[in-house]
Amino acid sequence: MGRQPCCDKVGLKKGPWTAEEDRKLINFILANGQCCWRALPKLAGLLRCGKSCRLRWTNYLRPDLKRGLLSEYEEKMVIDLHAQLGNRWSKIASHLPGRTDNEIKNHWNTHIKKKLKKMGIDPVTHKPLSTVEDQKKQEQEQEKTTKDQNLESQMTAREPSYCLNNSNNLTETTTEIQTAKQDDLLNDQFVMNVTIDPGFCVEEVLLVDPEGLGLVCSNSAVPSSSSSSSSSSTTSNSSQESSCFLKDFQFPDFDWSASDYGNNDMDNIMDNGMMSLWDVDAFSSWDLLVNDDISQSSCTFW
DNA sequence: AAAGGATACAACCGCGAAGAT
DNA sequence: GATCTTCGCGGTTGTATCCTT
Repeated sequence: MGRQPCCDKVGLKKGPWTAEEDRKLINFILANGQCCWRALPKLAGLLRCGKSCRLRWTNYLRPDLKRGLLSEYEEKMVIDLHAQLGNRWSKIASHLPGRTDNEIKNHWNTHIKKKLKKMGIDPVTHKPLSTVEDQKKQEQEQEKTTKDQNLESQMTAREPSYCLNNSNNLTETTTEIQTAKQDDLLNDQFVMNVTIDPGFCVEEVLLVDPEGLGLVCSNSAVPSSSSSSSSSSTTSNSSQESSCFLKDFQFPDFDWSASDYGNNDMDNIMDNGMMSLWDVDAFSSWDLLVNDDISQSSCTFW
């Protein structure tokens, strides 16, 4: 029978997203919340598959995302969590507000792995490299002898020699089950043990004060305070949450230096008659998108 | 200045889990 | 319980940018 493709691939666009596509996606989700991803592209007027839309939203457009490099503190947390959880990036990400699994995975592969190796630590086992190498050799040798023994026994006797194999497998399976069972406990324990540093990536990510930029938005869609917002898990986004997230979301700390859509030159923005999401600041851009009417937006520059 | 290699990260792909029918 | 649909995860790839020669 086979699995149905996630979408009708004919005529669908792939590759980098354009500002226009982003705008459509944001507008749609702001207006309707995160409904069925499969249907979303058609409804939003996008030539993308639902999966692509979901990924774009969760990894890049979501308003509660942090941009910029991971702070030292975050990096340490990632390493600690990886030591306990392994490559369960989404679980790791759930402990780091504003960070996505993809971002953490990328950071791990490009930065942390190398760092650990330089420090003589095996990034997989988190043990000293020399020990790990010895262990691997031992394991390989043991595996070889086990295979040889199996082959031998299969050749010589009808009675299969399950003993060695089975006991090995059993041990492994038990460990896996235990690990899985411990997962949830572990999550709780970790939350108990690690307190979120309020001084998150202050150096890398600019905390933008809209007033400091000389920008005033008179729209009331922007929440007056972030007091009610929770900064717990960022990976689970129910449609309920999203449909009302404007009420209580924390505005993101955007990385101003890294604009995706050309420069941030104000003249340019005004000339285009359109502001891309990251162009001015979170408040004004989201304000525009919420209103869905650029010409009527009430942003004033001092 | 140009070419080639290295790096970083956004996006894609395939699979499994969970929920719906 | 079987089948189908949708979503989310983790691994991998593609490409833009940076760095070195």
